[in-house]
Amino acid sequence: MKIKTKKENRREQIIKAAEEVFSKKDFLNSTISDVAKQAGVSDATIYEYFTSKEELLFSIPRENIENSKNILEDHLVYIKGASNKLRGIIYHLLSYYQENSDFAAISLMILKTNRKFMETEIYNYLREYYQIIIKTIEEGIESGEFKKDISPHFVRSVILGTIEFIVVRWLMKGAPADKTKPVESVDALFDLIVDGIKLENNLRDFKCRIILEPQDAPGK
Amino acid sequence: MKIKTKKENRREQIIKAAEEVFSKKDFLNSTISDVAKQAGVSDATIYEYFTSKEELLFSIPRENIENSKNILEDHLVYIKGASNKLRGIIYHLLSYYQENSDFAAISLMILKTNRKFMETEIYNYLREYYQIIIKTIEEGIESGEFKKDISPHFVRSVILGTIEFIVVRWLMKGAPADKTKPVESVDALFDLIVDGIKLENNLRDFKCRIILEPQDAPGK
Amino acid sequence: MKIKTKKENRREQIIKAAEEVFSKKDFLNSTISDVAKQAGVSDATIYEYFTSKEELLFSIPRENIENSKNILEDHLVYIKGASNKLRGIIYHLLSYYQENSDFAAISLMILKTNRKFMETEIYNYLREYYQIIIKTIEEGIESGEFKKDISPHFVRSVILGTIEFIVVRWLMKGAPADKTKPVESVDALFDLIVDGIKLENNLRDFKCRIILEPQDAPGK
Amino acid sequence: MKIKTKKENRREQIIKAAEEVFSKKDFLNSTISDVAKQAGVSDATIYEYFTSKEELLFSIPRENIENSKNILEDHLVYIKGASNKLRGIIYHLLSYYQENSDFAAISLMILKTNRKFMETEIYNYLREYYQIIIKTIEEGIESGEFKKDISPHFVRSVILGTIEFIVVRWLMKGAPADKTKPVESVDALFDLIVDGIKLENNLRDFKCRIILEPQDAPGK
DNA sequence: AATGAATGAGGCTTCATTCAT
DNA sequence: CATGAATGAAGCCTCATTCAT
Repeated sequence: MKIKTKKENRREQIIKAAEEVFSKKDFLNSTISDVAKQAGVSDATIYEYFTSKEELLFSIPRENIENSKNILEDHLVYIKGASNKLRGIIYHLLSYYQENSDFAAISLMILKTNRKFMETEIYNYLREYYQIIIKTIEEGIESGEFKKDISPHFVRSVILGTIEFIVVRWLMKGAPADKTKPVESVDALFDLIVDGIKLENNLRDFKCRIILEPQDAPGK
Repeated sequence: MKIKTKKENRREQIIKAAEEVFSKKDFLNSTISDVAKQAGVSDATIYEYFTSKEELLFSIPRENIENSKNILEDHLVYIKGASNKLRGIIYHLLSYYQENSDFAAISLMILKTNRKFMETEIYNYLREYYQIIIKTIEEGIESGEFKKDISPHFVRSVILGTIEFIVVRWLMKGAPADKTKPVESVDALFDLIVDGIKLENNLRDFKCRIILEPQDAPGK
Repeated sequence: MKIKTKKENRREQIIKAAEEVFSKKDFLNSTISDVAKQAGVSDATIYEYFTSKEELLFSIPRENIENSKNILEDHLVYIKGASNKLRGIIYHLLSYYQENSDFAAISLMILKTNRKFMETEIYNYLREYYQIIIKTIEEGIESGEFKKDISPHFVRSVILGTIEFIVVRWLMKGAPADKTKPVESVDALFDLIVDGIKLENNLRDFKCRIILEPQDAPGK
Repeated sequence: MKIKTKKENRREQIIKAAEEVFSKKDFLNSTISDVAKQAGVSDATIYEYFTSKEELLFSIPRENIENSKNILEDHLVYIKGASNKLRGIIYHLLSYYQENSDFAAISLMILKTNRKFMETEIYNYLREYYQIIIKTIEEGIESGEFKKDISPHFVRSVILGTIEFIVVRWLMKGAPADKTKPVESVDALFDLIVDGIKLENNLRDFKCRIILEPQDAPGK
């Protein structure tokens, strides 16, 4: 592991503080002063490391995304089959947000709707990250696990949309103290994505009618 | 139809202006002056109709929700079967956001993460509105259209999560000018929810094993 | 008694309302709206009767002063002797403030320190009113009841100063609900003004020394 | 003497400016901008030292009260006898207001009728200060200088009421330019308090009649 | 005579940012 | 490196006052 310089440490200390502060209030309701206080430095010091409040905000996700990506890739090599991998991905995303609720709040409640952030290099990095979902679904299509006519891109939207919806709800009411954790939804989501909600339709559609005809008496 | 007083008209005019302004910038980056200018009144006039900037914000969704609810209910009476209704609901939600993109932006990018709004009466009204999804799914379970072991509440999260995800993406890049409209996702979402992504799952899962046992000779 | 026109009644109704409102908050913290609400008229109506908020304020004392003056004069004719009259005056001033605490608040806490009010005709009328104290003291000096070397003007300051101090204290803490009423101070004030606080001063100051010299015998 | 930090100096500079500004207009008619201009700093700077306009107002009296108290105590140790001390107190109060007319204006015309100020710690300190009057009168009663049946608390009201009345009058007309200074009233007030206004009554009540009879001529 | 409706003017307060030390 | 100190710019909100009806 790379040894960090003092400067880098101070930088991360400020980012950490910003993460905590921005996640509690909004971004616009948080002040540089709040962050400085939380970091134990002066307001001015923050400007030694970041040119503006916004740059500080945009600096928060990078490390988290890298971290999340590393963990996920670590796990996926252990898993075989697109379907199994997909469950692993869903589990990881829910779990990472759950365990890093400050990052989740900033990511889902601040950055997600920030147009400037979308033009950032970090945002591209995030998109790249989510390619892993698309890749997995494509893999499943090729292997015959998944239907041919589904759009991997769209399925990714369903997965991310649902996960984000669940996590935001959780954050909005007393997370992380809340008892019902996001991770608990992993199988509900996975099953629905894979199987849908329709009742075993074949059984209904293809009623089995077996007609037994009396056999002629053999000795006829 | 009820005739609106001058005062009500002016009120709606301001709400409309606020809707346009807040949806372009954030709430916090929008100013009362911006809204006043857009509405063609003075700053002070806004305070004749709303006690604070926040109250103005919270006043935006009411009419939209009522409107959306009315339209949806109108349509649903024409549709039979939980599955068909579900598609109608998905279609309507995507379509209403698409046709009212300012409201969509405010609803999904501002109010959704506003804790104070969640304590509002209007928010309760919204939750009530979404009960219709849950009711429909329950109906489908009872009628045998949907599986017994799914959670209607969770399915609602998938539907709303996906829809909101799609709409936010659309809003974030030049909507409503964007060529790919949210509504186009209606069948992808409906099919996925209903059928899942797994290939012909029933045919694989329920292998048919027919055992014919020799009948005892009748004349035994 | 003069019959009041509708207009005059409305005017007085507004003044009464203003008295109540201004006495509760300050003048500057009270709004025309508050007064209008209290009076049961619209804001605009107030401007039909008064050209400005300040004119409304300055209109409050007139009637009170006239009223107070009339009552006092009524009583004084029944009293003989400067000293007795003085006690009557003190009693009346304390009592009038006590019974008209809204007027007291406006008079002592708003108008007293308002430079513009001092240039008002009404203020002159008030000064004139207080001449009665000075007159009474002069009368006492002439009659030999009071010392020759006291300044009537100054004694008036002591009387008014003390009364106003007591009334303001009373107003500042929950008057008129407060149990200790201003009027209860009447004799303490009167006695102090008349007698001072020094113990039996004359008996100590004027020691009597009588020297008798023996007379020469006449028949010497 | 304690060396003041830069910050303390700046604080005092602002308080001084506020004292000058608030004493000229009212509190509510004075603006933070006025104070800032007078202090030679920006509006925002004031908020680095005081959390609100009101806190700034309430910060004005503290130093003055401390100062006034110190001076008075300094002098009182040189004076013997309750009566003499009382005169010293009256002299000092008149004199301190006279020499610090801005403070006098704020104290007597703004704070005196401010209910919130009455709940302040500083206000309690002020009440404590005025205990010295009560103590002195009690001392006089015990020593036999003053009557037994007077209320020290009430006498304090007469003294403060008169002083405040006189000072306010002085402030209301062109103080401190005015030629008649508050201090000039010291003996009038002292004498009245001590002796009252009644003509030396003993001399009237006990008329001395000395009759000299002509002596018979010795050589008759 | 009364008022509903509108607003210009202005004040308090906040905060990101700068810079000399 | 770090920061204490200062501020320009800006926003929300209030309210006395006006005027057409």
